[in-house]
Amino acid sequence: MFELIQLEQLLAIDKYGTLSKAAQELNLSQPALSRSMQRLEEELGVTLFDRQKNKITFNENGILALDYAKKIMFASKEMKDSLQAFVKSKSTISIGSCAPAPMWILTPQLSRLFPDMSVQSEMKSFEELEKGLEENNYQIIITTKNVNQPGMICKKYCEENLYVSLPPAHPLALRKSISLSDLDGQSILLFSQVGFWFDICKEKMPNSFFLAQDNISALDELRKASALPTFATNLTKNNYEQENRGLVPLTDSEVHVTFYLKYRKSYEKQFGKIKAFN
Amino acid sequence: MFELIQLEQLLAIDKYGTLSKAAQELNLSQPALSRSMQRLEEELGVTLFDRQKNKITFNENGILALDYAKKIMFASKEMKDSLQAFVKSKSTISIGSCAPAPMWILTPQLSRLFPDMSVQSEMKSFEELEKGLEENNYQIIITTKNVNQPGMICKKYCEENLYVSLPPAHPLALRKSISLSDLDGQSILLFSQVGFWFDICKEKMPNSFFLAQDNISALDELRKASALPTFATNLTKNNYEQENRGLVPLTDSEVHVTFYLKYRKSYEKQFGKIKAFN
DNA sequence: ATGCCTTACGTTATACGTAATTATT
DNA sequence: AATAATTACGTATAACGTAAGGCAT
Repeated sequence: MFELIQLEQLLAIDKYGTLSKAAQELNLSQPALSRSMQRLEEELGVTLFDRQKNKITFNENGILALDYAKKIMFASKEMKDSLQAFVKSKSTISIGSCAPAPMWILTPQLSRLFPDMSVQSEMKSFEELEKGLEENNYQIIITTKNVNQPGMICKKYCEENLYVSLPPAHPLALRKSISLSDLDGQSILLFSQVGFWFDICKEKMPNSFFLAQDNISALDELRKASALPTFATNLTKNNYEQENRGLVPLTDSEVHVTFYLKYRKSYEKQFGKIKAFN
Repeated sequence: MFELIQLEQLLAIDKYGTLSKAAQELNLSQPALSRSMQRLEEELGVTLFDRQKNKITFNENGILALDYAKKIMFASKEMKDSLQAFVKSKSTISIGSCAPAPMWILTPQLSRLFPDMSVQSEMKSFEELEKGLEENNYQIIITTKNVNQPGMICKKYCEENLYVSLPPAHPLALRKSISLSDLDGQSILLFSQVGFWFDICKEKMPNSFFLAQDNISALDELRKASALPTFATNLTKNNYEQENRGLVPLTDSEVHVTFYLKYRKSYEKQFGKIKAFN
């Protein structure tokens, strides 16, 4: 049987036009490449080139061979890549989440539970999360939908409540509680990667303008420097009080949510260890 | 990149179960095979086997790799086979014919015109001939249909007239001419590979019984030894008279046919040289 | 005790590079 | 003169076989 390296050489000759150039690119002497192609032809039992004295061109067979060679080389690279991806996927836990806060809690928790696995996480829409779980692109998803499904575990993970952070001078700063509609129309500062929260904000405050910042430390600076209302959550520690801001609870039921972990039953042995957060 | 021989070895290990057995079948020492698989794993960057002290089995990756290896090996063999078939097809002229006699004339004619080509011929139905010409399985077909078609050349090749060969004692032996229907009901001796002629015989002599012989020399013997009517044609030399048989011309228009050669216009340069036979 | 796999080591075979040759531009 | 391919020849590297060792059935 011929060898893959010879097919690679064949493709290089096509790519670079001459034996000399191809040999150079392949880090091979030109006579070595010449002989390698002679061996390939011998092995295939077929000529691949038209040989003039100082010129070599693909003949009809060679052109046909190039097509086959491309396919075989592609399949070979695919084999290598797929195997490596397969191994990597076995040592990686992929999380998909609908919101950032529970993801920030779960990620380090998993790293502690499975020290030799790498943990990868991303935020997606509810539909994409379910699809990703189905297709095994996520091993765990964090969702607000508590649905029992055959073959899946769905268990409560944590609750999140939102607050509004207001500077003392703000007209609403002294209220015991407010609803999102009270803020409608005002410019509001928020983190851009808030997942499904953003949909709720747009729905409840259709007249507000949202200043979305995707850098979390830049957001901190903006909060300190501005008088703009912004959100806080029970799930992340904060020092808003030190910043001379007050937290006012929100009354809307939509901003008091329960997050659920969802994963395949076959992972229960591993992921059963994950403890609920609050 | 890994090499095809390593994939072949991988498949052999799967096939024969142990390194030792596989090595033996591959005409290789067992340590050499062991190291070759270690190199394959190293090259892929992935383990393929579970290794106990004196036992080696495919792991999850290895099982996956086997699938890829099968595909790649298949594609490689396909490459080799297809290239060889392609070369062979270029040095072979395939003829398809609806009847034997013109084929027997054309075949040696082509061999003389193209001494370094091999000539292959077979008989098929009209439909299969057209299909084969379309799909380039035949370079030339011999047919009775004279149809002009774009991209195709269709030219007269020869005419064939059938005669009935009868022993002198036969009731019809003295007739100047007869029609096929005169013979209907009689047992008739004929060559089995007569192509479309057989369809005509069955149609014109529905009550006859046909003694089909597929060996042409055996047929000659039968003709000499029996008193059965049989057919003769203007296209092949015969010695029926010496055999004490007479030839009576047939009147049916169906047994006076013109054969046409049909081939792609692109072959006109080569096949234009073919001369009509009569 | 036999079968099976790995490691170690010396050897060989195969593919390599250099140099020489020929031809084309 | 420069570029390009093949052939010839000595060399080097990579894969091989043999031998040795360990483990399991």
